[in-house]
Amino acid sequence: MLRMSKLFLKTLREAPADAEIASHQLLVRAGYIRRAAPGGFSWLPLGWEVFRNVENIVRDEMNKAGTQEVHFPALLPREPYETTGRWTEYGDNLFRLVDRKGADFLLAPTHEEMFTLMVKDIAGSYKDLPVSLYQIQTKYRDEARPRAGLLRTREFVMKDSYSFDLDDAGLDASYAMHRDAYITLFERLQLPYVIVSAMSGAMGGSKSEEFLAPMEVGEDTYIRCTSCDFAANVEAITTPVPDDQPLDGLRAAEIHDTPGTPTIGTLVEFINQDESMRRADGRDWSAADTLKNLVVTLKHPDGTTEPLAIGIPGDREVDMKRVEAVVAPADVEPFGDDDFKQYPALKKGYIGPGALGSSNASGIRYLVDPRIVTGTAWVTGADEYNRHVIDLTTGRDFTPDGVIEAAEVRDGDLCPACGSDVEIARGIEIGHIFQLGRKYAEALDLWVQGEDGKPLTPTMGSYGVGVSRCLAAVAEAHCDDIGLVWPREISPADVHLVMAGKDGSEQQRTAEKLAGELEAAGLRVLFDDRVKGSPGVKFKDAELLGVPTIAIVGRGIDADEPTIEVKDRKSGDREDVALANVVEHLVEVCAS
RNA sequence: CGGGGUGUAGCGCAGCUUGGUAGCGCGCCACGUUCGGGACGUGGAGGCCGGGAGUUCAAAUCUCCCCACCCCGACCA
Repeated sequence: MLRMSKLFLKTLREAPADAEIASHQLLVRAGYIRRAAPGGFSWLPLGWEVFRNVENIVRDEMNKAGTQEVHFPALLPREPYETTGRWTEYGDNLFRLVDRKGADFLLAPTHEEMFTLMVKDIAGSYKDLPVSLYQIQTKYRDEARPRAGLLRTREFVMKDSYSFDLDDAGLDASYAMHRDAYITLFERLQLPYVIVSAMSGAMGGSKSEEFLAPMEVGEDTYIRCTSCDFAANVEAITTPVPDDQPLDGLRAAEIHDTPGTPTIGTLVEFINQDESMRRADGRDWSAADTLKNLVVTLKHPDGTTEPLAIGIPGDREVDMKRVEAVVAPADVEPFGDDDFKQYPALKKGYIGPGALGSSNASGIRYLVDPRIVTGTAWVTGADEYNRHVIDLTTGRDFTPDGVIEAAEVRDGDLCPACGSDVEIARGIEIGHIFQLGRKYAEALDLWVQGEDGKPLTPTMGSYGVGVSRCLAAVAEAHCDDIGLVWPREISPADVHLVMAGKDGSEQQRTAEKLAGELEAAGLRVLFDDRVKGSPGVKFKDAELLGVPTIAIVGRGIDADEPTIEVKDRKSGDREDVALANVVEHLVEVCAS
């Protein structure tokens, strides 16, 4: 039993000024957490209780799924991460430190290497696989910008698991097992979620999905369909391809002088003012009729670079995230002035398909948006300064080298699954499942002996759930203007029992007795036994703390047939229950 | 890392323009009165005014530098 008179707790009437989002404000106001460091929080008794409840649900579901719990140090030597290249790859996000002998260490951001090495150490035969292992552990990432309370911190608790299988079918099964476990887990945490595809096809066969809790305060944007249940990351969504248009009867392309039109906006305005440049159908030109061409430099992991030209409708921006997802593992860098000097065919600001493509002047690979299909006519750069070409038609006047998903996705774009409108939404990433393949096993030389005596390299999956982040997401999803509203299984108690009476009163005697009876009946009781302070203070605190059921021992006690007020925190519904029945009643309420 | 904002008591804030002994509300301590929706009275405790340098007889206030935090963006297996 937690007694408020002794509990190490102070609630705040006002939220700290640096807390912006509801979960952060309420968790601090209710005395669950305190900020202790940039991107780091301390847990107070009630907060730690809630944390452990979340952790235990995660643990329970992982155990049920058949994965086994292990535990690693967070403080690790450089070597394994050097072997896989992540000591450098992780960049500034890795916390690095040096021991007294000058050896490099890191605070682990994730543990693929260590799990791989553990399996390498223990498993020698194909008979030892498949196996899935997990840990619940503090992770460290030197985030550029911690924010939003517990949602993005530099030290956080993550459940990370890893599967080791002999073949792709086994990996698929392990992946599906984790996916199912996560679905059960998030339902049990009462966290709303959507599952979004997280990768485009460029990474080969590897598959990855994110579990997002759809909330405005989330920092991941994703695309969801307004009519079917399609959801995907912006990187993973594909643009429905329109049908090719017939080329017969289309006007010939024509080059025009277009002085003073450095932007799409000024260009459209200019050509609409000149009758000789009318569209074939008589309508005004719009930005969507223009073809904007952009050149970037791809930097491959082996250090080589390569230019890439991207053509998209002029009413859209290029989304660098999408480009990077497509060209990964290459990095994308802007095309600089020096680069332009190397390609005199490119006239900055007036680049058109005429200069692009492997068969044209520059020889630069030219990929276009999927909407740019055969038979579509465009206004685009004429590859001469201050000139544009009108009615340049795809498949007749130019042929791109291929398509690329590079254009920004917008509200109202078409759903690849059903063709309805999609919308952009935000969510909190609460889980991520990932088919890694053999990258780590190969890098760290993990193999087991097969049935035929030959070595087999296991294929891996990695699966993460942000435990502390989930807690914040639950708080965010389950609160109102006056406080938190915990799902029962996460709540620090089943019943918040309020003694609304003076020291030495009948209320006090009854509440003391009732608290003991409730606990004996198996309920977790948070007992506000404070003798000072008005009832109003206790009611406000009970609402702020968010225990799902509040029972008040107050003036109902003075009646001939004494009653206890039982209140549902979420709905606000209250009822008077006869004292004689209240234990039974509360047991029932808490079981439902 | 770029843009914007804020640093004054545990929390929320005023004071800064125009330099002159640091204030308010909540919370905290003591006593008394209250006791079903954040009670009231009286008396208290608590601050290197983010840090450093400068200007000045005098700096929370003016100047410069630094730091921290928050928001937007970039970044985020």
